[in-house]
Amino acid sequence: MPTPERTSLDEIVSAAARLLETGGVAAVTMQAVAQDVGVKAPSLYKRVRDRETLLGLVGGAAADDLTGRLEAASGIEDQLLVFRRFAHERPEAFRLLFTATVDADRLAATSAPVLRATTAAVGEEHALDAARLLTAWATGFLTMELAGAFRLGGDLDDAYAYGIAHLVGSLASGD
Amino acid sequence: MPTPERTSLDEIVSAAARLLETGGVAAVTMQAVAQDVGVKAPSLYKRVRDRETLLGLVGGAAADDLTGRLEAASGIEDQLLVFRRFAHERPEAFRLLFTATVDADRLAATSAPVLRATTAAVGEEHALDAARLLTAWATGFLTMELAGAFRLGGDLDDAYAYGIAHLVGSLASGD
DNA sequence: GAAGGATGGCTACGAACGTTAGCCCTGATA
DNA sequence: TATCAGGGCTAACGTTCGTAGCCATCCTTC
Repeated sequence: MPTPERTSLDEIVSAAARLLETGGVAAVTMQAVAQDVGVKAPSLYKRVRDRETLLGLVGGAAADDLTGRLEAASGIEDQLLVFRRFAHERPEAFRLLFTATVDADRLAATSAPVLRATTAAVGEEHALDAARLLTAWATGFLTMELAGAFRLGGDLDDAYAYGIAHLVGSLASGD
Repeated sequence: MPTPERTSLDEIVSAAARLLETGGVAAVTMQAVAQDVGVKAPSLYKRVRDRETLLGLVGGAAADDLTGRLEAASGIEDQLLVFRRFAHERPEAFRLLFTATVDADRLAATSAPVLRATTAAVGEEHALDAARLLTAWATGFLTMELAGAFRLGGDLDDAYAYGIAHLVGSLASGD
């Protein structure tokens, strides 16, 4: 290649992810990303179509991160706890999963470990229903928790544990 | 008062809500809102601090809308169906509820009818837990549905009904 | 009926951002 | 050694949010 490359797509996505968590989605401007990787803003367009695409790539990387964590977890309860830890550690990336246009395959890969766990728990026939029940609940809980929408008191750790116990219990005993 | 008022705060919020649903949050620009109410953009700042505040007001109005619908519903299942209908009819407003900084009181009012229903169903002691379980699940389901995150097949109406049946059933029989 | 002040609307402007156009320079290749 | 592909840069445009400051109006007060 010609001119020595001063950065890479990976570096750009990493910088964007860093900016995302430190200052929210509004902080990931093309200029800020460019500066972080030691380049001027227009040069980013040699690697990324536009900002929206970049945010989608950041979301994709976050999905990969989450997938890895879920695969390392053992059992449904552990996966649900891991999911919440991910949302707490990377709240902006969590939001991005349901906001940005992230690659369908990478997002689908995230559900694989969950489906494995629910298959083991309730059998193949109801695995998808169970997985959707669990992920929908956890996603909603975390969305609301991160948005500060739980204002009626009570410990949120307990509330999450209550939900896990209730849902997993109902799966075990359920149709 | 002095110069005749050419618009009002209500009109501004309504215009913003209209723009929101037709073009997403990106479409509600100060200029577009101003044009819709027959005024120049800077005049909006006589009534609204800034765009973020305006979005918060739109979210507040959406919360009021949702509260009214929930209060008109009878029973938990009906409330959950009403919630989903709201999300389908006003998807962008639904997202705004957990995105914008909407007035705490107006958001809290939304949970009142839900708490009433869960209190009737499981008693006062577990009403809050039950309400959180239901709203978290529904919120997550709709967040994912609107984001197109359910890609593994199956009818979503059925999936939602399955979740309702499962959750309400587990509440009825549950601790 | 006339003076005055509070206030909503307007024009003009500044700062920040995303994005495109077009040039230049580098370095692998023929 | 000549070529040329390609990454980086400067310059620029259009859009957006938000502010400054002026003008016009109309209610109040004398």
